[in-house]
Amino acid sequence: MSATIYDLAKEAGVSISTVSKALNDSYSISEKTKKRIREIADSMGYQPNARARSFARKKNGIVIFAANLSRGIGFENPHLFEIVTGLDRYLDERGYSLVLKHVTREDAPVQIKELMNSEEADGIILHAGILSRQLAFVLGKEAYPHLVIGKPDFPNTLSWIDVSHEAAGQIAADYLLDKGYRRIVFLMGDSNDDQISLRRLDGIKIAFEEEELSIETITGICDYEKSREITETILERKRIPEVILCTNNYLALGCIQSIRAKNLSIPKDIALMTFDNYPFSMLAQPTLTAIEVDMYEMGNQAARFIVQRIKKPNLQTQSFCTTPILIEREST
Amino acid sequence: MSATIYDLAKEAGVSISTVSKALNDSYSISEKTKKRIREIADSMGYQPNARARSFARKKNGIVIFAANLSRGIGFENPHLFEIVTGLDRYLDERGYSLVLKHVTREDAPVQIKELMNSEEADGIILHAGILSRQLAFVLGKEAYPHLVIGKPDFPNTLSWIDVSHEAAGQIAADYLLDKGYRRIVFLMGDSNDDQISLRRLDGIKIAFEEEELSIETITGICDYEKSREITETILERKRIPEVILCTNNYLALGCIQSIRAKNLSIPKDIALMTFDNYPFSMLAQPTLTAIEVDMYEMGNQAARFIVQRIKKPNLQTQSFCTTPILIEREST
DNA sequence: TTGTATGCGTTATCAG
DNA sequence: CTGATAACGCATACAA
Repeated sequence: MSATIYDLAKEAGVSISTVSKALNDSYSISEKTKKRIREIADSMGYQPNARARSFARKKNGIVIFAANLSRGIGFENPHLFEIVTGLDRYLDERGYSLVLKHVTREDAPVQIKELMNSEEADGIILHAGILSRQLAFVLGKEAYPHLVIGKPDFPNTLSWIDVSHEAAGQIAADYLLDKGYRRIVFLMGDSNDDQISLRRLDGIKIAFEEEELSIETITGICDYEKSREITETILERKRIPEVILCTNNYLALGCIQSIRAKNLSIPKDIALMTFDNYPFSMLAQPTLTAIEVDMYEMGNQAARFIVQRIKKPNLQTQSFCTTPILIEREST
Repeated sequence: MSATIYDLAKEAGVSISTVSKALNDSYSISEKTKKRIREIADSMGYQPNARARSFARKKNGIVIFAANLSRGIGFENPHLFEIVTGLDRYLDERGYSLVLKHVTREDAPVQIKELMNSEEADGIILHAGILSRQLAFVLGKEAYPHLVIGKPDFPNTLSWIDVSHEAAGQIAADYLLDKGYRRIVFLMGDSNDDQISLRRLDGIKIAFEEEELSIETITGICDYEKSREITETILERKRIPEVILCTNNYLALGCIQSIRAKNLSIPKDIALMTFDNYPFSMLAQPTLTAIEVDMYEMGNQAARFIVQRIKKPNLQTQSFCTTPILIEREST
């Protein structure tokens, strides 16, 4: 059992309130007393009891990260954990703890409401994947510190932070146009599900329209296999495009396979570029030019916001964060 | 502000202790009263205050996962997060919360000791990466519920859980020998750092010795590039091996590149097998036969242990957990 | 079966 | 500058 302030008080010959104030660096305690009490605390290996402290302070220094943490997610979406790492590091440094909570989209409204009412945490960060209008309503009603990671796809009054996929798209397009490429095909997933790609496409279009050009977009390409197939048909055209731009590494891999099968060379016969640097654009043959996003940094930013909100619950943050970076490699 | 048991008591016309007992399903409260109070609680949207509850119960239902969470870890080591996911899901279901804590090996002894003394959590799970003799000493002194994920590489009295890398090695070797392969090369990292591979090698050797065969091991192959280089030299031998067995996907990729460069065919001219199914053994060309480990399941197991320990702090668990699975694909 | 009273370890208020 | 004491919301031993 660890020492309490009662033990310290007895040892120091003062009252517990003096001890408490001394340890919390209150202005009303003399430096001399503070120093003495701190020394005693050290020598007795005193650690304030976190539970009692939380109770008395009405704060526990906990921030929840709520997301759908399904089996395999670590492999499927390491970005998520890069965010978590960024969150955790910032919070740790400031004495906060990050709690992970698995929440599904369906259960979120009820569960999140319970979390807020029980005051289990001082604030909550939510992954946009579990967001619904209903949840937005729950969050909007209370003045509970929150932040959504990912831009909600409906009107709301929530605080959120996101990667600027539009900027990423624009950077990619600008780069390709600068290199002199004109006939470009963009491969992405279902136009209903793949919101991220749509936003990238918005950015791409902006860049193209500036040059009075347009981009060919093929949707419904949601995996490696589909990408191989579509690339095959693309390569059978009389006039093949100059570049294929893929919305992720897996699609790019499909392209590589098909291009190689045709004995074409990248980037001589056709260039290739991808969004995301993960998981193997640096390992592919040839290595792929890619647009990378710093998710760790975004986690950091998010943590910064939530801590701010915990301290000043009334200010609303509706923000936008981005650092897409272009990594030029062999494939363009 | 959420309702308290005082509000419920007033509403129900009973005392707060009756409310408390009713909500905690105490045997000494009549079913009728329980039901009535629960209904009132529901209707008033009562949620017990987590901080007050933790304080009174001297438990807060928090389990800490302490590991070195450095930037990029989500990509470098998604296994880690698969464990975290497994931990979280089990704990969530039982009303516990998982807290992530970034701890370095150097700071671990002090930090972990503080965590224990402050009673910030009811138990702690540690990644073996931050384990040191000093930390083991700290953990050993107190009867604090703990579990190490990963086998400590020194004698100790800790509780731990790990993948049986030996079994994985043996399964891999048995499979290859069964297929009739004899001349096998095992590629792994530095023999000082790469403890996991050494343990796999132990298992491999057991299988080989049963057949009175031996395996060629090449150490110091710690990345893709090294793997390409060494494979090149291997393929220049007069008599090339029948199989190359790699300790991870990246090394396997290096092999593929070199083999392809020589215009050899997998598995006709030379077979290839790898440990780990991640991140691209299913996508490589050809797809790779692999030994996979279920980290999610291990996380689950670990969580089960720690909950057990929290409830009965005196029992010591020194365990060993494994489900390496063979996934046969095109490369063998 | 229910109620009273006390404690949990700390912070905060107010008096000295 | 320091100390006595209330308060935090809940759980629980003990009394009724």
